[in-house]
Amino acid sequence: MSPYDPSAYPPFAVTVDLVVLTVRRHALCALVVRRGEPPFQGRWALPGGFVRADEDLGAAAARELAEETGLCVHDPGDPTPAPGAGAHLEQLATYGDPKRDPRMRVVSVAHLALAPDLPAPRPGGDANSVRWAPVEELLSPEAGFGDESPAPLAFDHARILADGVERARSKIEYSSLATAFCPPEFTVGELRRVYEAVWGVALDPRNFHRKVTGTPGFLVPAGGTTTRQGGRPAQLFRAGGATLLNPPMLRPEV
Amino acid sequence: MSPYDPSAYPPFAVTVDLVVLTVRRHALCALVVRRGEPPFQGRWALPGGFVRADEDLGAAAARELAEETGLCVHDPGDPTPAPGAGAHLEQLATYGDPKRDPRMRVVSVAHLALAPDLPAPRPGGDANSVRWAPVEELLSPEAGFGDESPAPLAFDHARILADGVERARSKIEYSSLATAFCPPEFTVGELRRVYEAVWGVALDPRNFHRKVTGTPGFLVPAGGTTTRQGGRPAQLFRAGGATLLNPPMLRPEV
DNA sequence: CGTGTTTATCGTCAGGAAGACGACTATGAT
DNA sequence: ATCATAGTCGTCTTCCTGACGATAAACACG
Repeated sequence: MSPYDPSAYPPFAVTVDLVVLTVRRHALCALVVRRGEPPFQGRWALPGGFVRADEDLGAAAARELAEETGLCVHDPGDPTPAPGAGAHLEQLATYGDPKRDPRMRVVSVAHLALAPDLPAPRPGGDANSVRWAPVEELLSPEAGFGDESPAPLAFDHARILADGVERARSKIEYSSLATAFCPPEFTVGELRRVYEAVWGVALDPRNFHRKVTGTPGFLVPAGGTTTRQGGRPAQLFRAGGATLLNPPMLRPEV
Repeated sequence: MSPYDPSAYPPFAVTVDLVVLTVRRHALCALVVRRGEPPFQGRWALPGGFVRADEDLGAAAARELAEETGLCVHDPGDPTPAPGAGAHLEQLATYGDPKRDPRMRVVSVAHLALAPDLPAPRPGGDANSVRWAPVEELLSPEAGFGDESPAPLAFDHARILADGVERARSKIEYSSLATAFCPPEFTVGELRRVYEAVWGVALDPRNFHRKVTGTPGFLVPAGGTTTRQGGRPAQLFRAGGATLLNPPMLRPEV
């Protein structure tokens, strides 16, 4: 059997889909777009699109992210902090069920992006067809509360979103990725609220403060200035160079 | 912008590549096949092949694995332990650099398989064109010791293999996946040697024993009988139902 | 049959990390 | 002035881990 016979292989369409997560008003939210054409017309879906003929997968995902949100990607290996709004982008998983798109065989390479809360809702695209929606609402098992229960996401995007959320939840445990949800300078309390929103739990502010300030390389003081968000002014920090946290943050169980 | 225009999309070839790992003689080994045709003729490569027109990605990977090794896949959600040789299979990552295959645009969905040491080297395929090679040897940075330094793997397979090895190394930390390298019944010492081979470290037998027997759901005694592999007979265990280890195994650092 | 070797298993002890929670500080709101 | 809100520093107890001593059960020798 020749595993690479160029003359006889079934053709596929390859797309990238994006799970773009942010934290808004204490809730983990995902970016969704409204479909304007069948199938699933009028339903919400994850942003995405075809990979171009001469484009790498990561480049396609970064392009779609920029088109949809105006965010530019923070290269993890790049030590220079991008001046504008930057996001973390990584490959999530690939979905290729033969029936996942009723029209043709589409293999979608899903990517996960983590972004700070954006002041401008959405630079590109037409309004009201793209929005941030709480993931809890998007993934609610059908019959929600009230009659405002939204239709489930198009295609297999609910599963992709669930996988992305789970990846984010586990990855902030052992990496410094939670800082990707924060602006360039942030307080310990803001970082704690990120963990609380992503995990859906309440954390002890005192133990959290001890933990993150005691983990080497996680946070570096930024000018030592303060800001206000309510009570006493807090120190400002910047993300440190460490990407892997040792020891990891512990997600409270049960 | 219509993200799903069926009439205009560039066609891709989609393949699955397999990183099949096992532990043989205290070393982590990967399955490699010798290429019989250009490009990279005569070089070693990861097993793989085209995804068929009506086949899911996971099914294609399982098919390739069975063709190459005779192993059948252990479904993680399936509580019934398969009678024959079973392996763990999971998606690893997808590689789609436009230049990764010089002939055409190929997107490869790599999968990671973990298997116990096989008594029969390889049921299918012709001999001497497929073998288990220590990953250390496959990934050695070129100029190895002696003049036996092997040519690097074909395509971008060295990177795929490195990613798979790293995935395995980190995943046995917090999951019970190390048991996938063991036969259905095994001793604590055998499990410890798996960790030592995958991580490339030496572990304290007493602390390891305390740890794994104290982690709920990791191991269940299998008939309580014993076996011999050297000294005093050891208790036989079977993999418990737990998939996530809490607390996790700690990989010694540095 | 003793002795040494190998592997398995149990115990002990010190150091560190984490959860629970008290106390104090610095702002703004009333 | 008082209260509410957040941030920050400590303490205490408990659990986990790493280091390592000790014992147990097999086998290979002489």
